Amino acid sequence: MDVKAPKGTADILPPDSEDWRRVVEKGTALFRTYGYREIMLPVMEHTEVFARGIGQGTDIVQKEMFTFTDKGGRSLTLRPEATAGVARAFIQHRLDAAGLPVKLYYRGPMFRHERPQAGRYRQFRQLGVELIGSPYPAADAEVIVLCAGFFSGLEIETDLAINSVGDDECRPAYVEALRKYLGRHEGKLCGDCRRRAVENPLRVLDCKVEGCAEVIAAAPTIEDYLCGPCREHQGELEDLLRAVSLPFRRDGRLVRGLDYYTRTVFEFQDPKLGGQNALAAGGRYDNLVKELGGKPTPATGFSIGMERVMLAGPRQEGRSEDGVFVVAIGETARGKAFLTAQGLRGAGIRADLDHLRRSPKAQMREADRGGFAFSVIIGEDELAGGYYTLRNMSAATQERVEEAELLETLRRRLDESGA
RNA sequence: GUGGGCGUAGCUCAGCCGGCAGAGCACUGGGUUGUGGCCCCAGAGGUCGCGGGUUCAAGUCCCGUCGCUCACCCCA
Repeated sequence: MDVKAPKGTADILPPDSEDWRRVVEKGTALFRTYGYREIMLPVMEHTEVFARGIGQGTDIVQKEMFTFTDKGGRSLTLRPEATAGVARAFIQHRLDAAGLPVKLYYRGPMFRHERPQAGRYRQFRQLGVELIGSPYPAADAEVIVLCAGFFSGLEIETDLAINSVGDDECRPAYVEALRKYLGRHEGKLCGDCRRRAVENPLRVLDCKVEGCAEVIAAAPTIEDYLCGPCREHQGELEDLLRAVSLPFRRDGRLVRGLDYYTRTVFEFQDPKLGGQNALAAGGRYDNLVKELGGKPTPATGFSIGMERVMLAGPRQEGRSEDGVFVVAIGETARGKAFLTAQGLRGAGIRADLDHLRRSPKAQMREADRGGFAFSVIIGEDELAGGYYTLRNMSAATQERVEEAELLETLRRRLDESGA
């Protein structure tokens, strides 16, 4: 029995899980203010969904998927990303029937079989949105601005890079030109890039090998090949971003590892992170829904890598003290302490008590460590007199509270200390 | 898939040229008949990753192996 989590997976334990929860809740609350609603998807799909959606030639499909055969002989795959699954659900449930656009957000684990390293895991969590049904630049602008809002809300500084990868009209001509260019400079390319130059020339653009970088610097860029409509789309998007004063950098070499992107692609990068610097990425995918068998439906969206966000150090509000720890002194007080804690919990106040029958000192220590604002002390005297001793932990002051008034007094005191 | 670094207490790590397995933090109890944080005392906690070899003797040296980690590739 191996008592370790599988390679590339991790447990997120308290108190870290509390930080995660806050970030996720803040993000999803923001998504809702933009009109997005949650879609909850299976973590696995028929392999076909990803093979056709993401693209047969991509690294993800060729070597990074957790694929298995179920007992019925079907090939299933743990989702390496969510967009293909969203598109599948959109088609299956005819989500367009209620009118477009459809605005959805999702969260949850994704799986890719890669060698783990900082900011890269085999199971990782994403938070993302999809805006399905609009072909217009304002849709791209909305998701980009939304994503920027997510980061600014956490006080994470990011660089925004955008590009257009063209569409069916203009991309083929560019790819052809690039292939020819790379062919002429084959001698200077690394082995991988020589292969890529033939199979998937766009991928050469983000190669970091020195010799390749030199070739890439002088390579034709997509910009020069964009067709009129794509150029116009890009221009309008940039105007909108400028109109809301969102700084961006146009990066003609920004390409994505998924085939479904058309026109707009973008990436939010953390300049302080090393190799794995993309905190979030997305773009337009006007062909995906059609590719999976639905009606041609334009769409745009992004996905945020939660592990990387946590690595980037989102600002966390300090943990404030709250709630009450009920201290029972002596055998006979325990029953009363249990009832008291239950009463407080029922009233919506965080309350806890000792479960190990420990000394008063140990109980006070637990109250301290647990970050409680108050402790309620019940001993022989209190039992006999029908009152509680209420202790303000940070002020180290105590007061006598009549039994019937505990809840009211506590509410008032918590209110005072919370403000 | 390729290359580097590291595996000793729950965590972070020390352990020299081979000679009784340690510290800090955390945890438990006590110093205070019923009171936390600071301090003091005590305690509990170990397959030194695993397997083999060398040696009177291995955490330490050698070989193998597994794991973790970082980088490349790729990507969130």
